[in-house]
Amino acid sequence: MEVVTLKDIAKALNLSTSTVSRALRDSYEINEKTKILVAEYAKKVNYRPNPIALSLKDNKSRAIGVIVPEIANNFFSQAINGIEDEAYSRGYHVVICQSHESLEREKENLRHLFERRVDGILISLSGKTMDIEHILEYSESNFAVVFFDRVPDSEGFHKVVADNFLGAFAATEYLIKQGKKRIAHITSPLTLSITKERLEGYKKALEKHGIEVDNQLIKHCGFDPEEAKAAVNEIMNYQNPDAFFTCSDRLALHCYEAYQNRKNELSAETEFFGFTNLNVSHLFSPKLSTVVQPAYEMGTRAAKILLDQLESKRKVKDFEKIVLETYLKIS
Amino acid sequence: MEVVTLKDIAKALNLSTSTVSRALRDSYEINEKTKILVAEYAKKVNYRPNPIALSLKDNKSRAIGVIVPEIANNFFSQAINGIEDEAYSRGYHVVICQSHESLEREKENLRHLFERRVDGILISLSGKTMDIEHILEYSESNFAVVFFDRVPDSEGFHKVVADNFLGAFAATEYLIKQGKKRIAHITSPLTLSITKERLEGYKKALEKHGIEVDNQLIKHCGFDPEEAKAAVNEIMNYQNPDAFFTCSDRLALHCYEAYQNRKNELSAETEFFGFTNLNVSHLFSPKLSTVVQPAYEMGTRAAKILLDQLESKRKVKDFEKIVLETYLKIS
DNA sequence: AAAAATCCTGAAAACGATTGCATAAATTAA
DNA sequence: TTAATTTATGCAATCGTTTTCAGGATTTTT
Repeated sequence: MEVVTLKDIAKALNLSTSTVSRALRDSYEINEKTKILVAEYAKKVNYRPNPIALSLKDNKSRAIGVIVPEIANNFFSQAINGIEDEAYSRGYHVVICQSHESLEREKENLRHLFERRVDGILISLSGKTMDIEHILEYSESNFAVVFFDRVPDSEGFHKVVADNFLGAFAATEYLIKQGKKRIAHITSPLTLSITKERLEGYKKALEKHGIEVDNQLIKHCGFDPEEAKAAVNEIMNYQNPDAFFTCSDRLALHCYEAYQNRKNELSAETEFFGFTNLNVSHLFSPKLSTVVQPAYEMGTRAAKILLDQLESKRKVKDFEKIVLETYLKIS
Repeated sequence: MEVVTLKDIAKALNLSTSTVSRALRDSYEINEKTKILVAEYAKKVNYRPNPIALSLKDNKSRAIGVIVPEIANNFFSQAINGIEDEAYSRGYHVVICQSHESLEREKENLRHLFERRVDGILISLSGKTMDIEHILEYSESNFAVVFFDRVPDSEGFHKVVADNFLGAFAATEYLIKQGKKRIAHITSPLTLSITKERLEGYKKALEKHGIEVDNQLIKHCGFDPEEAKAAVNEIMNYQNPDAFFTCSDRLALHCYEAYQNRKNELSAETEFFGFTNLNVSHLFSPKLSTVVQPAYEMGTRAAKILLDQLESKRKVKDFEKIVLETYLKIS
């Protein structure tokens, strides 16, 4: 498979590169016969415009960046599937970076993507990201940014999120309807938008059913397995709950593990509910029910907004916030 | 963050772009004072060479492509982590594509990456890929290819694989030492290199311990959950085995699910062994032990070979085949 | 003091594509 | 027949870099 350029075609057909270029893009200035001649030859030699030359010409890379905490996590890998499907179908490349829940890495990712001249990025913030100064810095220079899942409070950005409030509310209410009264809630750091919304959903459900919120049953922790374990232990030392509702993919699994290890100290009826997209949760025992986010759709929607913005002439002024429904996967 | 070009610097300092370019790359031809002047100014305005211009210039994109069956699979997402770490640290971008176990998609991925002018690719073949005609087509035009995990039989390529034979041998032997005598083996289609090697390991272990190979206990199937279920059912209808040894990440999980559903029909001692990198296998019940591949290392090694080849002057003539050790994760 | 060597810098071409402008050739109008 | 118009094509600049070549200025050698 040899790489053919416009110049090669021009030389072969004894035309100028400009004529060939125009013929291929069906310009009105070119004779019909010439067009056919060129088109046939181009097809024969399998000509493809060099995307790098085009990028240089119009100062667009036709590539977008994605920054996620980690891809070895079903929620994010499903979201990436969505992003890639949308992007590839529209002729864009996708460059994936992982922040590994570190602000430093997130900054490096941003710099890297910016220097590589991606046209825009999709980002789900790291667990350590408190503000978005480092992103604002870039978003000025017509570098489009769309947030998904873990979004900042700030106005002035496109965002695609799950209905974290309702998801947490539904899960909590489900547990209550199962007769649970002491529902522990272990969740991610309060810096994350998702944390607050889910906590609200949890509290609202308790409130609706006349159960008092017990702050001792609520723990925040990071993504270190030890922290999760400690949180479960603390809660169990305080009082054995009859249900756990834990959030955030990775964290929920760490908690589940600690819970599984101490399951024998709990009543057989104790239930465990997560907020994850783990695609094998139904194979777990003791059972693990989860709130599932429409990860794939979140990916396509976020990518669509970004690409629409990149391809629109005028600057976007009103920012969309799309909220997608979650559903419960009861095991 | 404004984008600055060489020309901007040249204009600001009243020099020519060539002088600026040379100064920045510390050419011996440039006066020390000029160099310092340029370097300081470049730093001040945060100059970064435009990678797209460089790509055009030296006909390299400094991007590599990766084609895997799917990323929502721990083995591949870990391998990708390795690939990205190696590639980013050497200034390369990584473009990930998924074949979704389809030959058609694999071809599309190839075409896409080739047209996008990646400098080379890392590929793990789809479950439907019987030959590599479609890859040969490209590999001629100095488009480097390195295979990993699922590699073709053909000579003349760099390959990085796990020691599938030994991994399967060790798992089977472990089961035998646990007293199992009727070990079922459900595995991927024989078109895949990994299938053959693992099957050999399984047979060799039986042989070593004087257990006759029963072909009725061996089933090949694709990646559709129903096929896996059917395979488990067929085997159980034939004769209840006292152990299952199933291969290939996704497939092994499908089998496990079928097995879990019919567990009550089996003796309590029945064991299940998979060949997967699932990072939550220890949370499963009934227990799921697995042969684990060094996925991350496989990624870094494969990427290293590819990048070394891309950066070496002369054409590589002897091709490496790297075989990495697996280990057992007993639950 | 003239010739040779050294040092520093800039102009221009190249990579592959697009596009404004110029122009030759063919056609039509006067 | 000449002028005006249309048609079809090519030239050259552009995007941001690197690099070859050329040459002016300064220093060293004879």
